[in-house]
Amino acid sequence: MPYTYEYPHPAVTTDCVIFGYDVSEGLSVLLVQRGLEPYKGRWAFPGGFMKIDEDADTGALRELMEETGLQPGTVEQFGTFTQVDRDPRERVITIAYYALVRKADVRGGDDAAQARWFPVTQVPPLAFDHDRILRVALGKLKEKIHFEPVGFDLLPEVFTMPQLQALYESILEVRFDRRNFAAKIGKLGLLTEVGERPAGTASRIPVRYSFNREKYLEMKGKGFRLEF
Amino acid sequence: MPYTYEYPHPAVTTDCVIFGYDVSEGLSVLLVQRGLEPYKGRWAFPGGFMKIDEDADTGALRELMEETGLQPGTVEQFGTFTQVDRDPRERVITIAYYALVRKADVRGGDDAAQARWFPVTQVPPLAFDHDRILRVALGKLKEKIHFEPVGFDLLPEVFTMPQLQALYESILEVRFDRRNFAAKIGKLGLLTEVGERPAGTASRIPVRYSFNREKYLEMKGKGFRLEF
DNA sequence: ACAAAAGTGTTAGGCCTACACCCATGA
DNA sequence: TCATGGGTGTAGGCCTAACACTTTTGT
Repeated sequence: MPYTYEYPHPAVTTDCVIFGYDVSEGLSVLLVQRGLEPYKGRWAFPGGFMKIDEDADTGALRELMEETGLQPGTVEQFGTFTQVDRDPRERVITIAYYALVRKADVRGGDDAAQARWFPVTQVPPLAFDHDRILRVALGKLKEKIHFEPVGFDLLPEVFTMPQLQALYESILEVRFDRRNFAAKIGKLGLLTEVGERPAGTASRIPVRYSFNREKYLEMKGKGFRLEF
Repeated sequence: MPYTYEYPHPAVTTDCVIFGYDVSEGLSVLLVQRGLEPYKGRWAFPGGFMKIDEDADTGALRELMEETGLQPGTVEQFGTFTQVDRDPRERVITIAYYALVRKADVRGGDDAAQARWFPVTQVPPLAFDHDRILRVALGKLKEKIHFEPVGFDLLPEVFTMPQLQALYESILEVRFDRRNFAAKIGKLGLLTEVGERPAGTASRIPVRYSFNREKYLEMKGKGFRLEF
């Protein structure tokens, strides 16, 4: 059943850049391999057409759920890409989202399409303008981490200081001094020690922390900036 | 001549939140009064339908040029609004931009529609979801001013320290100490003194500055953050 | 003459950075 | 036993924030 309009309308899709993290691979993105032309066989971000009776945010969340089986800690619209020739079939614009998920919690998608994690440093050439979208997403993530504790959405519930530091270093592409990093993070008061450490002397076993979300929301409510 | 598609497509518009500033009114936005239903008579942001053979950025720039007769210092896409019922006629999504212009340089638009500046504190109820769009735009501007010297796009070529301070206070809704503000800004090395001050002693006539764009680009290239 | 606006310098506290050693574990 | 990883404290410099008085101009 055809739909007709007085003026030409573009098609609208949503695409999700799903970030995950683990110690061995660093920051990674979840890609799916295209089964159809155009760009058949190439990797791309999961996404789909915006439904006419659903807003884009809802659509993106639905896609994420289908693809990962979980509700991500963070989903954010970060840009809309509208180059005229970005899709060879017809005029298609895409509203892009990025999401932060715990890689370990991700269940293979219900989707038939195969999905795989790629470290952001080893992403193959992508379909459409997705290379560009990825670059923008990485930039936004970098900006965001300066002000919001995004790391905690990527790490397991309980983590160690060195893990947290490695994550920050991986996203920001810098290196920190251990003591300074711990002091700076500690001063924020957003971490809770988990379990008791071996009582004795200094141990090689790292202290385990969890993120104190209530404290964070309370501080945020009072208007504070993380300033990392 | 009708256009037909196999699936329903939304209409896509671009809207521009045009910010200007002057000492008497503070931060202001340029609004146009709608001449047609829906929301006839209400004020709204200038905007229009995205052309099928033009990307949204180009379209937004064109609109800006038509409306203000000048190329703004800053134009940035800041969000896409997709609520299903935001336009009563049909499904319309809008890609929103904000622009920073020198209010004094703006020529009345070629457009028949009348346009007027409103201080952001005295904006009337707007058409569609434009109230919401304005709130988001103000938030983005506030974020941005922490890292980029947006003030210089809003002020005249030559300005005084108190003017610059008033602008920052107006956008951030805070107050600064004169001496600290001047010291902080001065230390960045982005300002050039213009003209000689009356040679004698301390004068009440403010020193005039201009923005050193080359210096800024050079520093930015070396990867630095403004951190205001 | 009075009020409003603008120029000017110093000090104390906090934050950031740089830096070295010891212990425990696993190879 | 050696290499690796992790824990711990301090000192110096820079930035920030707080603070008062004088001059000029306009009313």
